[in-house]
Order: sequence, then structure tokens, then C-alpha cells
Amino acid sequence: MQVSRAQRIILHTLGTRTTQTCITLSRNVMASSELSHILNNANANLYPNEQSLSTASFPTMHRSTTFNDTHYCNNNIHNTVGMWQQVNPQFWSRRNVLDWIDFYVEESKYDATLLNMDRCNMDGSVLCSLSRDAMMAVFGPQLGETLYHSLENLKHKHVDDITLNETYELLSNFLLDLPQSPFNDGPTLDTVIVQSVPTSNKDSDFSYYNEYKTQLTPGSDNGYESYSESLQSSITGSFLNPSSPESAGSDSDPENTETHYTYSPKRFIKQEPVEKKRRGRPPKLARGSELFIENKKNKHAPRGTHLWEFIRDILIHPEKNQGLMKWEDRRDGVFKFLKSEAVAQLWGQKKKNSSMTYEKLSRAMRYYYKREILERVDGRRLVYKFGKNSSGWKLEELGM
DNA sequence: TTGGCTTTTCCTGCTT
DNA sequence: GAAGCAGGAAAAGCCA
Repeated sequence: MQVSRAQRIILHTLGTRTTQTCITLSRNVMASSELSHILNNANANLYPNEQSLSTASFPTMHRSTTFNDTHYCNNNIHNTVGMWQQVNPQFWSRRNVLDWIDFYVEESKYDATLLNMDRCNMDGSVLCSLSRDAMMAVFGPQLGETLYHSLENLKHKHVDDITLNETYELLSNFLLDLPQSPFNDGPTLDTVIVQSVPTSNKDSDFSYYNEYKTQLTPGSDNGYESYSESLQSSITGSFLNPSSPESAGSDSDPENTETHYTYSPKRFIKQEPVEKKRRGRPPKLARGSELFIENKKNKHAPRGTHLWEFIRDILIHPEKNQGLMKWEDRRDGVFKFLKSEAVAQLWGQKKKNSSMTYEKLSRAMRYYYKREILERVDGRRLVYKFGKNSSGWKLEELGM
């Protein structure tokens, strides 16, 4: 049997017991909600405030999922927008906040036209900082009261979420428990992009994002959400259809359409699927494959963090991303990939590219040599060094 | 509209 | 033989 590229990646990844946030598994091993939860923590911890990177995908079972499951499960839209129920309010994106408001507007038959949408445009952190009075002022006495109590309940529910360390341990155990060759019988491969599920509402986690934002290289094109961008994205967003490639993409997926939803004062309105061209050189299409018949369309993610910044951020927050990378020489900026495919998958998840591999990531890394963002470390595999044009990693810069 | 930038994808050849 | 590295080439989205 010929082993596909995707299978090779998975075999390698599992074979080396790596952690990955986007994992391709044969059907017989993928049905682990714990795994989904675990894998998402890496991204959630790295970019807790970002809109769920893979809101498509399989809903993870969560201890806090207690109500409104019908609402959550009955249709695709709410399968996606119901994310707020599973995520600590501190980490809600602006859209999560809107979803949450929307839910209660619907439930209480509140006249949404009375809402000032501008004032609803806040993320979870801002929302959680509002006092009861402030919420009354923003949402009005009737809806404000309802939302205030809902928020308090949700905050309380997520207090005891498991920590990353626990999830990491859980993942390790999960991987160790896997049979050596879990793919023997599975001719069909599915790519599972698991949701971002922040695990904690501890202040440390929350402050991390703020700290993270302040560490961004001033002049660099970080692509982090500006307020206006956030506003735009929170009002008009693209939700990932669970059946779309974003949620189940792989090299062999005939796909790449997204279903978009826009927010009206009353509801999210489904728009016609938008077909996009895939970024980069189109993958070579295998004759006879479905792809050969139906070209891939792009799943373009808005420009985000640069790769080197992404790598740097993993390195400067080792406590959030145990085992992915490590410093070889902290002062000189020499670092090593410990779980190369896992990092690549994490990067891919961030860029909404389920087919990212270490091979591709490393190619992008090598382009940094010319620009002196990275320097070569000869003779050492998986080892790179930050160059003079990189920033934000030095101890002095971090005030350490 | 265009060109530069930054990836992304694929590839071949080489090294470990 | 597998994994990783190096770098050319082409493609494509974003942005000024």
C-alpha cells in the first residue's frame, strides 16, 4: 500500500510521540474528545485572545457544556457560533461576545434594534471587566441583568478548567497508549482540526496576552488585530463550516469553500459559500484523485504573525508550550525544534492551513537567512538561531 | 494596477 | 531508507 504524504506525516508525528494541534488520524483513533481538548490548548495558550483558530471542527466535550446543547448542536451556524459556551469568557473573541449576546437576545425576545452594536463590540476580557452597572448601561436594564447573570455563571463554570500541564500530561498518556500502528486498517484519512479551548481563566493566562501584545516588534507587520480590524471582523466574520476543509482538510480533501456569515442586528445570516484560490503554488494533483477533477480553492487566512514571530513567541513562553521547542543557547538566540511537526501543525492551525508540514515551515524559515532574521546553524538538525534582524527574544528586550 | 513582500507548495539533490 | 536541510521556482494574497 502506498503511504500518502499525509499519512507519512502522521506516522512520523505519532511515531515520535509528538504533540500536535491539528492531527491527522485514521477514523479508528480520532474519536477522542480529550485529544481535541488537549491539542487545542497549545494554540489557545499561545494566542488566547484570538478568535478561535479553528472554530470549525469537532466540538470538544467539555465539563462546562451544560445548557443549550440543542442550540449548539442543531445547525451548522450555531455549531460554530456556540463556541462561547465552551470557552472561558475571558478568552472570548468579539464574535463570541456577539454570539453570546445574540443568544440571549433571541431567548429573551429582546428587541435587538435597541442595542447599540458599537457598544457591544468588545472581547471577552473587556466584557468580564464590566461591572454590573456598566453592563446595565451597555445592554439596558432588562438584557443587562440577564447577561450579567449569564456571564457570572459562565465565569464561575470555567474557574476549574484543567491546566495546560494536565492536558499535556493527558496527551502524552494518550499518545503512549496508542497502538504502534493505528493506521493499519484505515484507508480513509481525516484531518481533524481541533478547537481552541482555553483552559484557564487564571490571571496569568490572561495577562499573558497583554504582555504578549506589548512584546511585539514595533515596526513589524505582526498582523495582530487592530481595533478597527477587530470591529470589522466581529461584525462581519467568516465562520468555518464544520464540513469545510478548514475543519476537515487534508491533502486529499476536495474542498476549500467557506461559508460566511454576517451579523445583522438580529441574527447571523448565512451567505453563499465563497470560493477562494489557494495561496502558493497549487499542489500537484494526483491523476485519478478527486482533486484532479476539482481544483483546490484557497483557504486564505488574513496576514497574521510572521512565522519567526510565531516561533519566537513559542520560545519566550515555554511554560505555555512545553516540549515543542527549546532554547539551546538563550543568550545567542539558538533554539531547537523538539516537535517539529507539532510546531508546523500549530503554525498551520494559526494560518488555517491544515496541510502545513515541517518541511514547508522550514522552507519559510530558510528564507529568513537572507534577511538575517535567522542564521544558519551548520551541522545541527532542527536547530536555528535568531539573526540580527529579529527582535523580541533577547533577555534585555524582555526585561529579564 | 503594479510591484514588493511574505509565505506556500513542489521539487531535486545532498547530508545525517 | 528516513528525516532533515538547502535552495530554486512558481504561485498567490496582502499592502503600499
